[in-house]
Amino acid sequence: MENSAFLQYTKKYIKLTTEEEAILLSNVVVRTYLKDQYIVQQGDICNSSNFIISGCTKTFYMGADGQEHVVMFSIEDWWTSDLGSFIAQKPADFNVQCIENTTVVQFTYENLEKLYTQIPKLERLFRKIVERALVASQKRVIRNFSLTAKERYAIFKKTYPKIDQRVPQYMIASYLGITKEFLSKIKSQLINEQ
Amino acid sequence: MENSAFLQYTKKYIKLTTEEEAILLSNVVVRTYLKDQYIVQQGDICNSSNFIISGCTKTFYMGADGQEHVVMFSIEDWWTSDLGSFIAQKPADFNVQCIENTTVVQFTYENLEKLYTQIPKLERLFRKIVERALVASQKRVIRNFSLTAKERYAIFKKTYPKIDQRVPQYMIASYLGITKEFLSKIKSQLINEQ
DNA sequence: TTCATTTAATAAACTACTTCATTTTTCACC
DNA sequence: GGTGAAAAATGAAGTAGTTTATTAAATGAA
Repeated sequence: MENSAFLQYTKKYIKLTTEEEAILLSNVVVRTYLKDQYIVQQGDICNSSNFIISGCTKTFYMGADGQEHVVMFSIEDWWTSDLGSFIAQKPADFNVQCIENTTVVQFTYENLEKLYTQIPKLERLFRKIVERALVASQKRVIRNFSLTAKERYAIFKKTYPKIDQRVPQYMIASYLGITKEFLSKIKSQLINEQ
Repeated sequence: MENSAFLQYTKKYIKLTTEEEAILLSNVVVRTYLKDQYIVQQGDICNSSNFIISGCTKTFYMGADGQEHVVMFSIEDWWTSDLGSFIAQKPADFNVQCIENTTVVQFTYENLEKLYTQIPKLERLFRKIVERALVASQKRVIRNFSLTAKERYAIFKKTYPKIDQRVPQYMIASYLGITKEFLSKIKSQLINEQ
């Protein structure tokens, strides 16, 4: 069952009874998006929080300069959404687009709010998830300040050993905050150093 | 009472009964640190989450280069801690140091864990707080990528209209991810432009 | 297979920002 | 009010990363 990866994941944080699991699952949808489809579109109110079962998405936004800025990639066992839009129910700043066919466990805003009251333990689950995400985001801020692009690229490859082959290079450059040309230069430097 | 600012703050997110408020307050300490004292020290296990009643702190870490990197400033009505250290109870990456005499409402890890079970509503409170912090952190990542130092400085001044006069300029430069010399240059540019 | 389109590589000129060295200002403390 | 130390300003030279332009390689549809 496609849901099982998700239930497995929740067990890392909280214990649910069989009944609670049933309630939880009856309030989510398993949904598959095709490559290039959008889960969230900039300007729309983001109505879903998505746990990825399989596939890969990129979260990006259009800068004032008309440039696409990749904020994050999400793969199996990660979450994706425009959290700012989702929690405040305001227009999204970001787009979430699939770069592979992608299957998600999807929570709508209404269902999740309802679930919080039906299963208060879920507050804990999501608190912990968000805490971890915050720590990761803070680390990213720091890395961007104190490391060179070359060092950040090395960390990126360690952190996402597989994404590298799944995602075009110009998107990785955007995620790293550099131009595709400069990433290309870094790669050739790394090859020459060996 | 010093606690009142804190109770006021909680009301923005959850409603507590008088009894719950009492339990909450009996599990926190109001504590005052002097200017230059540390609330958290790099390498120690961060044992507190702190709500600031008055004063100002900086969160920073020492880079491999021996340079001090300011991660954030915290003022009245904000939180400060090393969240990564606090939630995992692992050695802290960051220092939190007071740059003014600072009074905080302090939660220890043990008390907060206990409180979560006694007053499950608090899960919701902290979930929401962390959600907002995550959104802010994500925005910061983006700004660092898509804006120049001059633009970031302008936003900084809007976001923290008062901090500017409370915090030395070299710390602001560090927060912005630039050198103090370059911030100085930006300021003189801004003056000449008018 | 071929053609068109997207992606990646390379290189030269340019810019935002750093580094280092010096001078000036601010401010705490006697 | 004067002194010394820390903070801010200024300027010249250097570097990480960008921009623009061109070519090469990979991908995918017909």
